[in-house]
Amino acid sequence: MLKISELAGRIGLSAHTIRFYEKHGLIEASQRSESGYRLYSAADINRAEFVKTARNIGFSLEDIAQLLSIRLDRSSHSCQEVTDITRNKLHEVNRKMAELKAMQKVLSRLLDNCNGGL
Amino acid sequence: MLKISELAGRIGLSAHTIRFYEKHGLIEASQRSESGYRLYSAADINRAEFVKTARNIGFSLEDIAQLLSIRLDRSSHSCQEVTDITRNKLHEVNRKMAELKAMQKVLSRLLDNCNGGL
DNA sequence: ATTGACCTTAGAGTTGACTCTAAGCTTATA
DNA sequence: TATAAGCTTAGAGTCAACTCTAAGGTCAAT
Repeated sequence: MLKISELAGRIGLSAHTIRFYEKHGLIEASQRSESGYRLYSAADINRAEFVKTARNIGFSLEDIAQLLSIRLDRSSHSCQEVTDITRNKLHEVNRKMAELKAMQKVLSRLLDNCNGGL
Repeated sequence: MLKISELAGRIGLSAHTIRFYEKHGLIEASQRSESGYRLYSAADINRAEFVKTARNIGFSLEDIAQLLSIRLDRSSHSCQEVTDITRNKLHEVNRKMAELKAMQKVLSRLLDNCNGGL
């Protein structure tokens, strides 16, 4: 079990941010020490890493909360609902992928021009 | 030449946002009508589209300003400088690409589970 | 036993990126 | 010619996502 700043160091967020995410229902410490310190399990770490990745990609906290609720509590969602939300997000991901590829091209060309230009 | 709301419609931003980007040095109208209306050329449109794509990808306005200054005014940057900045951004793009792929996998699995689970 | 590095909470403050408002000028349409 | 839709500026307001502060409790090491 990790304490908050250990988790923070591990996934590259500040302890402040982790508490902030907790307040918004994204991350939880499945245990507390006797003195009230947050203690994070392996599953908690996974979840935190998922949140970090999704944030990096550009999903909002609200988006992430929705995805987590599907991931962790599928039984309370109809299959249709899961499919709609997920397909939607998958579309966003694919669109972003295309834009990243376009940007890769632009950046590579800049780099080549310069290296070749010398 | 397009007026501001025509440009806005074309690239999917509001006229407000375009003026906001102009204030921050990202987009410019290369001409004004007699009455002072902004008029955008093909090159201006390209530039605006680049800004839009870069924003969608998640670059900050500051990042974008830097990239634009390289794209449009390479002579005032040393090749080393261009290379450093660009390689840096290319790394970011590649990292994001990897994260998007990971997310694709998670989402696809969610989707499959649900479709298969019925 | 005290120092320093950690942890707790509640809540205030900051930043980036819009988003809107007000007051007034321009242009196309009825 | 008047009415509406669209343009101008300066500046205020909003929102998401942090980021920090204060006041105090905990814990390991000197």
